[in-house]
Amino acid sequence: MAKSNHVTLEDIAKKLGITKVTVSKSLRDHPDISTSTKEKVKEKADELGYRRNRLAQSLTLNKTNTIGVIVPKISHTFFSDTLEGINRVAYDNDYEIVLCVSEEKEEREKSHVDTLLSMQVDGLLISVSEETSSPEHLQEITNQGVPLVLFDRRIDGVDAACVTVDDQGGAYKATEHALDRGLTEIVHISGYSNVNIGKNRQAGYENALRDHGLTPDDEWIIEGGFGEADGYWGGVEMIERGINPDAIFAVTFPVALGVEDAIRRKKPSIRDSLQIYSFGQHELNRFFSNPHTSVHQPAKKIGSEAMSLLLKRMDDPDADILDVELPTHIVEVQEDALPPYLDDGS
Amino acid sequence: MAKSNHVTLEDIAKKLGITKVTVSKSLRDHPDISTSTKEKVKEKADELGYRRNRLAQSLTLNKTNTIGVIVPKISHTFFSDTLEGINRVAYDNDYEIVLCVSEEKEEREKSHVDTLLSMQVDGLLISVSEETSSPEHLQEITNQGVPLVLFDRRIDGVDAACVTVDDQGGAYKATEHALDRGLTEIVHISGYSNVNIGKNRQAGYENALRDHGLTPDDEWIIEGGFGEADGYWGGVEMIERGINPDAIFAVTFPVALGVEDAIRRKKPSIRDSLQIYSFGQHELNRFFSNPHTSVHQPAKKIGSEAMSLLLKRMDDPDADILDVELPTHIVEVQEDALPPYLDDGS
DNA sequence: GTGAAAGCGCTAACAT
DNA sequence: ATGTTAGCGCTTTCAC
Repeated sequence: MAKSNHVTLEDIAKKLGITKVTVSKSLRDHPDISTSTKEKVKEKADELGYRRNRLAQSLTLNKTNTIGVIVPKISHTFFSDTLEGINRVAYDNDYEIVLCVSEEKEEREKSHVDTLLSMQVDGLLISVSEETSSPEHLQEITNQGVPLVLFDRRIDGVDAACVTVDDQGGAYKATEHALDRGLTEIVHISGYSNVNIGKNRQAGYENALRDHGLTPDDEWIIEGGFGEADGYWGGVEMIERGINPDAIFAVTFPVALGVEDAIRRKKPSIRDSLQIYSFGQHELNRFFSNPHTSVHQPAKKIGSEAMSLLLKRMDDPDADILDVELPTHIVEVQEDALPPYLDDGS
Repeated sequence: MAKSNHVTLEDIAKKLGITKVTVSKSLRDHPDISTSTKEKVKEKADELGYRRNRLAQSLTLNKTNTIGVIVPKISHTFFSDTLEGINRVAYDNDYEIVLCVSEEKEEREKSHVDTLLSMQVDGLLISVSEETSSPEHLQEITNQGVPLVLFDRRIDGVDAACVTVDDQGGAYKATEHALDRGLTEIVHISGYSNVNIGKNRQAGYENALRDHGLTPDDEWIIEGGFGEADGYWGGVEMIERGINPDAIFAVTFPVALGVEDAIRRKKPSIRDSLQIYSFGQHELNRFFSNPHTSVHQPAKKIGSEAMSLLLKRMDDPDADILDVELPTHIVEVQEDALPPYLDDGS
């Protein structure tokens, strides 16, 4: 079991009494080379266990076939679903993914951008952290001539294509859904407004109220981040302030969970008389005792769409590529619904 | 907004009237260089927007600071949690992650191994696909002298360290938990036995039965894969065969979900009289109307442990590194439990 | 159809 | 303290 350390083109060439150029061309099926030598070369390469060094290849070609992906979190369905979408398209197009997680920290996001650029990725896919407030490090990417596509979360001031969902419309629909059912005391647990999803979802909520003759009350909008803990503390705050809604609209699914935890621990009495709405659903919602009504976010689609846009951009850096805004719809749990893995839609 | 295409060491050197070697050393704070030139160099580098080319660096150093990770699925909590653990340790140690997904296909797994090796990753972390039956492509990694650590799922015949959980013990405990509560009619929806988790969990189930004076019945062990759809079809099969258990022990959490779906659709009457046990839990179990009792798998820990082992291996390729088997325990849902994000244990 | 030369951007070893 | 040389493994001209 010899540790056959690194067979190179040169090695093959020597054994065959030819030069590495011929070997290189043979292995890439270059028309220059005769069929017979190609065969010999390939055979020898197999025999020696040759494997090309993509580092060297990338260095000469100035192309790595690699993209960088930065997400705020990884073990949250939305992002892992998105990643799945990204991965699918990347795989089909022979790109590898370098995965980075910002943990919702702007500093980490910046440093990851730097690392990925130094790795010479061919493009970047980023969903910004909830902290991110300045666009410079993102604009820098574009300035370097590296294609960038933002997805789901974005901030202003960056010259890059974005794939988002109709945040405002979705939030509007959710709020309206509640209002239509006579639920008028609707608290919104919101995200930070520096990020689109925070701002737009809140706007959708407020617009729906207004269009139904109600006035949004700042006291009923509790601001926080996009994670479970944020939802929890938002819920605690709501309870401590003595607010008693008949519906809660949470800016993300994790936030909704946090709110539920807060209610279960601090004021379980209101639990059953409260309808939870969340922006973003979860596959397991169908097993819940109090299922949410939610705004469906096509997470995989967001990912695949973002990757597709990026591919276009990488293909033609000057193509002007338009933002994509995917539609959303309201989903209520249906007892008899086909489980997702048996369904082929979406 | 000049597209300052690729400033190199040479560029900085020329502007400063020195050589690129000095520049290189300066930027890496090599003791050779005087403080004054270091400062000048760094200043100039900033000014020109220099960013080192890791491709070139890796090529010369023969080290990429990159590891490859191959998982069967991505949008399943267990794997995204594992990834989170891997990522945490990798980040702390300045390694980047190239992420690949096998989609439970042996072919894809093989091709990813090949790609990652050609990318010159410094190490590999793999959880094998449910299809994987031959160890050659994995042994090949080790033969190439590239450190490899398997996690959660493994197969025999590979010379690599593994991080697993106590599958057999966990399965035993789950089965015993049921037996202790008077549930003796226990169906096992099992995975494939070429992979450790399939084999060992089934063994744990059978041993528990035997130790309690019962004889495992092959009719009550329904074999499939590790995903939701597998669970669904397993459940359907169980129902069609007219089997009527009082508990079901599922080899994975997704499988348990599939079984539940099958029951909900095909025979909802038995739903409430049935206790579901699953190997592997889910954070959202606490919101379920019929919560599972589950074998807790420390997913993040598996990931961080695997990455730590890999680091050791990469540090000293000849260190013989022992497998790690993490303990499991049974968790039942507790109404008043602290939500995980407020907890600081494990 | 095959090969010689040059270079991608970097660093380590060895001068000076 | 700074520079010279050489090379990592590959591919792209451009000769022959």
